[in-house]
Amino acid sequence: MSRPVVTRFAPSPTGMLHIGGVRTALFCWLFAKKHGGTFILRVEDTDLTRSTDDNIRIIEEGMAWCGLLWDEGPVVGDPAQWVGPHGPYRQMQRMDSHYKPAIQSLLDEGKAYRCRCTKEELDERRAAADKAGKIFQYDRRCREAGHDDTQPAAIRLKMPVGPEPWLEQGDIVLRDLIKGELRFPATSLDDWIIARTAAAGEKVGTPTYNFCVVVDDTDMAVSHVIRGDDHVANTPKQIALYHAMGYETPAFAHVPMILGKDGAKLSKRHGATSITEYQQMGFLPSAVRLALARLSWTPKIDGRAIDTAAEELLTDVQMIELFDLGDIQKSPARFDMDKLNWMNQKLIQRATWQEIEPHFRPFLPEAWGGKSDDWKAKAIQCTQKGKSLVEMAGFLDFVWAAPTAFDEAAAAKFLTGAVKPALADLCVLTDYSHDGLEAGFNAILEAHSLKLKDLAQALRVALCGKPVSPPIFDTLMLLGRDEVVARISKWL
RNA sequence: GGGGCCAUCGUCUAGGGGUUAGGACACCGCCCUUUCACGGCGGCAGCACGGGUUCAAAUCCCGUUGGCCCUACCA
Repeated sequence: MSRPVVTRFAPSPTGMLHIGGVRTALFCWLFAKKHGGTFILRVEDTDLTRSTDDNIRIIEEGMAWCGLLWDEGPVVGDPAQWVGPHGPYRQMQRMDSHYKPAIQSLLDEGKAYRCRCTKEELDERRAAADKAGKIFQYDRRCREAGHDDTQPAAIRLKMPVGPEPWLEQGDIVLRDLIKGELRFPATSLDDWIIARTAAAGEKVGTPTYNFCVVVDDTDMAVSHVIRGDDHVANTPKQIALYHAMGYETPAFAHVPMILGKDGAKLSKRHGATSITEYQQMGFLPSAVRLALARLSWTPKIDGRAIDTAAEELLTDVQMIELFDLGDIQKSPARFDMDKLNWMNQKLIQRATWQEIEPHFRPFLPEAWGGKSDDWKAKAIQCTQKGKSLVEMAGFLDFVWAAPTAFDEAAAAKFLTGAVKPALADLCVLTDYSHDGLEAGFNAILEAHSLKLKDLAQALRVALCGKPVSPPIFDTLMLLGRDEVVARISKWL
């Protein structure tokens, strides 16, 4: 129990980075940070047919974008390199160095055996059992057969068939940090395959997922296995393997799944599922972290659950401080886009323009780069009412090009003969500071007996083509005098 | 089919024998306002069902129903 805290996120690079995975990674990260521990990224790429380097890169970049930086793991974009003392961190690179020796010693110690039953035979027996309404379990017929390595064989682990000191009343007990105590009768598990049938010429085939996980988690000194709920059923198998190999078992915490709006497992048909899509939709990484963390997790402040809107908006520092696996829900949660939007908006409001700028930039035209800091600060300030970076960028569309189309109804309503003389007067103004504009406006309004509202709306239509824009003085400042005069002139 | 997990407003949740069942998002209304927004105030809305136990059940027990996960020589 005094082991240093080490957590790991171990995705398979078989597609995009799913936000469910990101949330699991986030919990691992929060837990590690909270306890001053280590967070590892390990790539489980043993599924040769689906794993690709591109997918590995997508995972690495998604994690990095989300701010979930790993202390140990691969170096982004360079398969040959890694950071940390337990590498490599891609499973395919650990085959000969780690898995095969481990399997061999299990074989040597008589804790695993060669099974010559073929997949086809097994499928047949399974189908027959199904048909007869029976539960299929491998009958261990090769267990004592003493097959040598002269013929192709898969390798199975000998699961306990009698009493073992680590069983509790015949059960494999999993004391899950989230789910509580879970019991699995040892007899309900059969001798599972730890290595596939070897190709011709090989003595040991490729190891299976459940085997690699245990070897790697032990080798990498993982103290807390925090992973998705879908792995609960694998855990008793893995616990048996820990004991067979003489390893200390880590602590386990299985986090609930994320479901879609309709309660089905979150999938593409519910909308965006990959982290990259959330990036493209204009969410701040901090908002994604918050929304994901708050799904299934209710932070407690001094033992009291957070209780106000203000308390909902936790910073990373607060999340790390407050994080406790015991405060995670057991039941699955439905993903709520509305809440993400709200959090995004609030975090955008709270951020300084410098904090927003690097995330905002990708949504803006190149001309943005040529603007001064003062101008950028003003522009961002004018858009901080937006719900997303995309929406914010939309608020600035009027800056980059003069309108090509005008809202005719609005033009008819606001660009009246009565205001046009005032517009002409406006072209004379040269002081584009806030105070200068205010003074200039007041004089013009008085001279023409107009209300600010009348002039502001007319100006919006003339300048932006529609009656919607940032506060009118800000709109003028962002455009600059030359552009304002040019755009007004068309209406005089 | 078998095994496991779960069940409080539409959603995320607090509460875990006696509460007017609390909060947040969404939604609705009002106010503010130079547009759109922001903001402020208020409102609507919930213990899946059926049996127990108890003076008392959202809370404990059993059952039902429903949902999710697992049930591969995938991960």
